Amino acid sequence: MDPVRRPPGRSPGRPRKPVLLEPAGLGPRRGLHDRAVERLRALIVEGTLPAGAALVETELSAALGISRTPVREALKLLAVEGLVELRPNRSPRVAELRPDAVAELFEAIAAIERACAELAASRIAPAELERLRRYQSEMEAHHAAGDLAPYFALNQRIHALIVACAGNRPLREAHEVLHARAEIARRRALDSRARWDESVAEHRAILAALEARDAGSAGRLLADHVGHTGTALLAGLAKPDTEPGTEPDADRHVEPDAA
Amino acid sequence: MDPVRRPPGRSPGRPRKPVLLEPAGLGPRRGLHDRAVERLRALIVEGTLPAGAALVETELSAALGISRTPVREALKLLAVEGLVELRPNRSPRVAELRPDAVAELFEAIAAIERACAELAASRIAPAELERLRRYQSEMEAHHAAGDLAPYFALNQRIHALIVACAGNRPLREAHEVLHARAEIARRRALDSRARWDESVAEHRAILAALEARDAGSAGRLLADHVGHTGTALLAGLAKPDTEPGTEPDADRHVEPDAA
DNA sequence: TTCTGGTGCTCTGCATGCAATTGATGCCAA
DNA sequence: TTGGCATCAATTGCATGCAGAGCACCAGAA
Repeated sequence: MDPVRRPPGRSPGRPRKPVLLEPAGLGPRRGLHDRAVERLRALIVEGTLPAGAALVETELSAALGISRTPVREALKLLAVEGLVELRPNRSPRVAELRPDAVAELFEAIAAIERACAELAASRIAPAELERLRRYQSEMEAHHAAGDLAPYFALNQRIHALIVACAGNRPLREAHEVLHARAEIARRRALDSRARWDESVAEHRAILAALEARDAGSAGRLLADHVGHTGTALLAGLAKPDTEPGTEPDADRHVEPDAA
Repeated sequence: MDPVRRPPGRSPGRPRKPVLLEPAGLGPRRGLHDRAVERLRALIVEGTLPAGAALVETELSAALGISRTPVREALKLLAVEGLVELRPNRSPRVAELRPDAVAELFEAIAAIERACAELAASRIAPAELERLRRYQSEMEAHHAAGDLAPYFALNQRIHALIVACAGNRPLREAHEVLHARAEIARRRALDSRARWDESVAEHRAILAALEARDAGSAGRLLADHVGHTGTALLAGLAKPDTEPGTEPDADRHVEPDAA
């Protein structure tokens, strides 16, 4: 019948009974909706909730052991992050990540990180530079040892630290919002080790530019690095479920001229 | 009984009785929470809900004529936009816009618009360029006539159009999120006409760069333009409403957001 | 007077009930 | 068989009830 509308993960992927509880109250006593956001985000990023899966409020609330209200709030917040698509009076779905969306995503991340690197070049403190150096050497160690997971963890840490060192909150928040989707793309890529050597070298160059406080170079190098990562990921993207019949360039919202 | 919980600012600022209804269902039948977001955003931007004002759910729901549930959702969404500060188990407040936050804000907007201009330089369609030209000439006409309001409307339209022409959804959304706060800053500035001539000239140069499809120049010019606007605004910022009773210098909140 | 512990009230956060909308299914007619 | 229509079940969206957290005020002691 209609392959498009069927949630790709219906039978195996939906959280039917497998109780997906959340860790109890740790840290600064946040509300249930906050923890629900975190949990759902993790489930989406790690693929337990596959792209296109229907997110039925009652099912999620049952699975998380909470009521519908915090689930609703969490879904709205995840929609802002672009992880969930809301449709009026219909079950929200886990957002699809089409190749062109991935391209835009990394384009945007590159733009933001470039700006952050430029700002960081003049604002970064010696202690933070030292921390970057430490991360870099640790990362290279993991690279040499072939340990993929810790390598990626440090990679992310480095990028996040550079963004933080820009000292610009709106940019940092924008970056964080895009992060989850980028992580999804990375996990879907076939060969995560692709471009590994190159990437480490680029990181070294970026660090050097920051040490030299060369804003232009730091920004350019970081933007190129992110861009390369994006295209590499794009090339290695495992097709989740190619859905025909969707227009590829629908997100150029140029408003219909009212003047 | 209100004196205690009153917003740090004013007595007459709170939406007590003045019925703040929303226009009925027009267009694509959106939910109440969605309309509540719009209405509250407008109220905050226009200053009816002043910075620091307590946003009590029951009061807002009564004023808007809806129940607490959609109001709660709306407040969470506005918190994402940075217009509202949420505090656990306490009334949310309209976020303050401190000078350093305004500086960061325009820094971020400049970064995003620069990237968008660079992308737009190669992607903008002739029809869109034509539309930009028309906006520019209309804007100049309003400038010549001294009509401030339509001038600003067209100004925003131009910026939005350039961002749209970049064809990058994440960047466009990030830009939209920052827009409301920038608008608040603009409204609080003392002399909105400051830098008027200069601004128009800069717009002309940006348009020329886009017509020449010169990405570097377009990006640089637009970023500088936004930066100049930011510093001009910053210089002309009216102090929100410093009242004698509250701490006048307690805003040294340089948050330690090192990761 | 000033500090400390108690007390009450308000407001948030979560749960749940109810109506409206939507997509689907089955029946009837052409 | 196929197209159209009415009915039905599922699910969202909104309203409301209820318990707990937090703050102010107040009383009492040092």
